Amino acid sequence: MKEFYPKKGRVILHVDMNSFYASVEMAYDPELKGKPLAIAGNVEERKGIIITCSYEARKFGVKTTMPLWEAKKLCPNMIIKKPQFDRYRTASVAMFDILREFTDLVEPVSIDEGYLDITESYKLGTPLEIAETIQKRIYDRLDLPCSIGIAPNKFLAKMASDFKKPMGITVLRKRDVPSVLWPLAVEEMHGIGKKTGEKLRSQGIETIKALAEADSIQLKGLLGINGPRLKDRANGFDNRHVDPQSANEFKSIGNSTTLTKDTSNQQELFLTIAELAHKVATRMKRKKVHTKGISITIRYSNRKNFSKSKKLNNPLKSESDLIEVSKELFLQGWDGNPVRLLGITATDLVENNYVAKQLDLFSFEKEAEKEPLWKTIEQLKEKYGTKIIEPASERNGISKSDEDVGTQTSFNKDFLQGK
DNA sequence: TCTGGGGTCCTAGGACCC
DNA sequence: TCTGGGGTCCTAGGACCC
Repeated sequence: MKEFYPKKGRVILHVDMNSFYASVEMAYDPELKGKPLAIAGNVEERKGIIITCSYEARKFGVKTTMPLWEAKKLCPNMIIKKPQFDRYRTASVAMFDILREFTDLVEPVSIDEGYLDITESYKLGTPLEIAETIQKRIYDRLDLPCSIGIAPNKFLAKMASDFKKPMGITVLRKRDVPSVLWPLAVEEMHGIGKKTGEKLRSQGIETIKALAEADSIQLKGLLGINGPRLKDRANGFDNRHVDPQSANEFKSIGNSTTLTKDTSNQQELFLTIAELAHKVATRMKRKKVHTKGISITIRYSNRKNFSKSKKLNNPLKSESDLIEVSKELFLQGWDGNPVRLLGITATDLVENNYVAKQLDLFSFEKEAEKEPLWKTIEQLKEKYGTKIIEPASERNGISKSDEDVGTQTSFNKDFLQGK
């Protein structure tokens, strides 16, 4: 392995919008400012969980993913609003537009956060000045608060942006790692969740410092290749680049839904499958992709998940085909018990024009033996509903945004693509 | 009458091939 | 007459993130 880390130090910013959905609602309706506010899904039904809440609500102990009834108990006067995704998407697009005024090297990682590589932007000012300008501009133009981390790499920038909220700016240099990061509990680290935290603690590794000093071989045995990687991060190393294209490279498209009530009624379940397949097929069409793999997820009353998946020989894209395969997989995987949640995911996406190219190579030639060329092309168009010749560059120009972006968490890359 | 929905990446075991 | 070892693909499941 040659030179692994860049010789020249980089300057990376991580911009993190503060309680994004709640802040957007406050920007729309200033009356809400300073009040405990929560955005919650399906207020009446059991899907009612807190998606985001304002800092005023957090003071009462209200947290993301908390069931609504529990949050209401903690904070009876809290204002509860349903999410309005169009607003959040619009705000997000405007926010990323502002970021791109400083550099092209902007990588959105979710609807409300992104990385910037400002290494080459020194003409605009010092990193701190740039961060201050960004924060002020987003606040002045959009009335939205954000926190910014400044560091030599993505990991440290991400950790840094978490330190001061709302409207904070934090510089985290490599040399600050021992004093600032190391005293923290391992669970504070980005990339370490509950399970990994438990595993580490079982080995006596309780702080980021202990992780930084742990034995690589031991960590590999405990956590797989993630072990040594986490150790690197704990030492302040991270060589991932800021990639502006990554938001365009989606690998799967899926929709799932928690049923209003657990059921074993096959009719009802098939109806839900059809609805989900419709959503997935619609999104696939918009993105101009076929799929070579389908996966269905079943969650039972005990919240245990099961999945059944399948690779396809021939790429598929129509709603009816999707329904067909999904039902088949469902029947193979379903044990007859009441179902809580159903999901369908297209897992191996291929661009439509790639499918056309494949046809070019295989079936195309066979058919061409019998038919004049022009007619064959027309038939293929009719049969597959796709352009036979389409420039490869088409793919990234996908324009429409989705109506069905999920929640806070659901970051749907669609809307970033050229809107 | 607890715990949504959208993703990504990783792992383990079996099939199959050379 | 008892059988290695490497690689890839597929499926199922899990951890994590927002």
